[in-house]
Amino acid sequence: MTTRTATSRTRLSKEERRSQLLDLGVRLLSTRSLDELSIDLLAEEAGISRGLLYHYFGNKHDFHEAVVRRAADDLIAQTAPPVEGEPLHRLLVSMTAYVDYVDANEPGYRSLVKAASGGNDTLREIYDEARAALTDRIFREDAQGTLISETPHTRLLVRGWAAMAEELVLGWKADPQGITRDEVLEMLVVSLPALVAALPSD
Amino acid sequence: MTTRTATSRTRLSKEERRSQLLDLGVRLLSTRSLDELSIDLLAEEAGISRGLLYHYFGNKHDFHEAVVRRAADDLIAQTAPPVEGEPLHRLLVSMTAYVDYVDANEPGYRSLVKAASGGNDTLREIYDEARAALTDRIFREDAQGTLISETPHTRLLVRGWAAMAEELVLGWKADPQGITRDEVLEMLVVSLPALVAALPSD
DNA sequence: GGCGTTATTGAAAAAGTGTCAATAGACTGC
DNA sequence: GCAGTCTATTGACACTTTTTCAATAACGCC
Repeated sequence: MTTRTATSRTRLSKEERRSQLLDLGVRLLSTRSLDELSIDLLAEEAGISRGLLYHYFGNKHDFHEAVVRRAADDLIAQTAPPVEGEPLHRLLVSMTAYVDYVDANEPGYRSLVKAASGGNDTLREIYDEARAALTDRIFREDAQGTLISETPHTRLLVRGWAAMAEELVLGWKADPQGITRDEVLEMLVVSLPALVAALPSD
Repeated sequence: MTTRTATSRTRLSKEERRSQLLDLGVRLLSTRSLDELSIDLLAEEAGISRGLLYHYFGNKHDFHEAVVRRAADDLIAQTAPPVEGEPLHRLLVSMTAYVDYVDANEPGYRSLVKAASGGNDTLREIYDEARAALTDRIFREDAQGTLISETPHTRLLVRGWAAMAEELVLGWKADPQGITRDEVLEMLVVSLPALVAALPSD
């Protein structure tokens, strides 16, 4: 219970307050949907007046957008360090970072996925950026050559594979059924080459 | 224009009215998202008072839930006819029905997906049922045997594959990039066996 | 053609969103 | 310590949307 005394204002710096509100937003989103995340609720949970939220974020929409952006930035920051080496190994490193991030941040990540896929184009775009941080390197050239050549077909396929990865990891977290982290990782890493190899006209 | 004369009530049976409102709800979903589907709008479009909606559905949330359920039932009905024959062929028939359904109902289907993945647990559950209707038959026994044996690993994998299928078809609809319907279909049908074959411990 | 049932309405309360002038913490210099 | 300044914060108000409910009027039945 963090109920402030009825007659006292806590004055924070702009960055602190903004950060606090965004963090709280991400946290609250893991237990409810985006449109259940009302200004009223957030203000009460944060122990501030509704008016203050409008001081920091123009309106509810902007606030939602900022929350999603915060969650996406977290994901990008923690999963997209530059990787070198052989393509399949790079894929493994990427996926390891991804699985471990979801493992450690499940509620926040769920919030992000939920808000992004349920939201408007702006929200989805923000999330796509985060996904791209994970998948783009798959196409990126390096000394060893690429894992996959870039064509409309492979682009679409990799998008599909990314969606599958998301579902696999979240499904696994929700109900592991005795499957280990390493098995999930192997499923992810092995599936991409398998899909590419199965591609019809190539 | 179905504007009723200002001073006349049309009294329908409970089933008729309920059905009319749900159908209208689903239809409106093809031009707007679920959270843009206000009680006001629906009442006006249906030519009834707002109050009547609350007589049939407890509140906005319940109404939305019912609309999503109706849309999901539509999807199930149109894509899950009982199929006989060889497993791979059954898969092809299923996927064809699915792709053609999305092709013909894109906006509505998009709204359904968005509402489900962005919504609360209940909504997500409803949509999961619809997905299961598409994928469960893959495990179902028949004279020819099954395509895939049912284990925790394959269950998870098929879930992932279903997510991939959704992303592939929607991504293709959004921007075909010269890819044909049949190519998408082939990608979908070919990918499942490829994934299963690539499964590590089996 | 009157009668009871109940689908339907309309008005008013409640809840949520957005605005803004007034207030009061926290810091600065003295 | 004290006054003064800056601005984070508030609370009250206007507006929109949701929800409630007593009153009303179609329709089926006898």
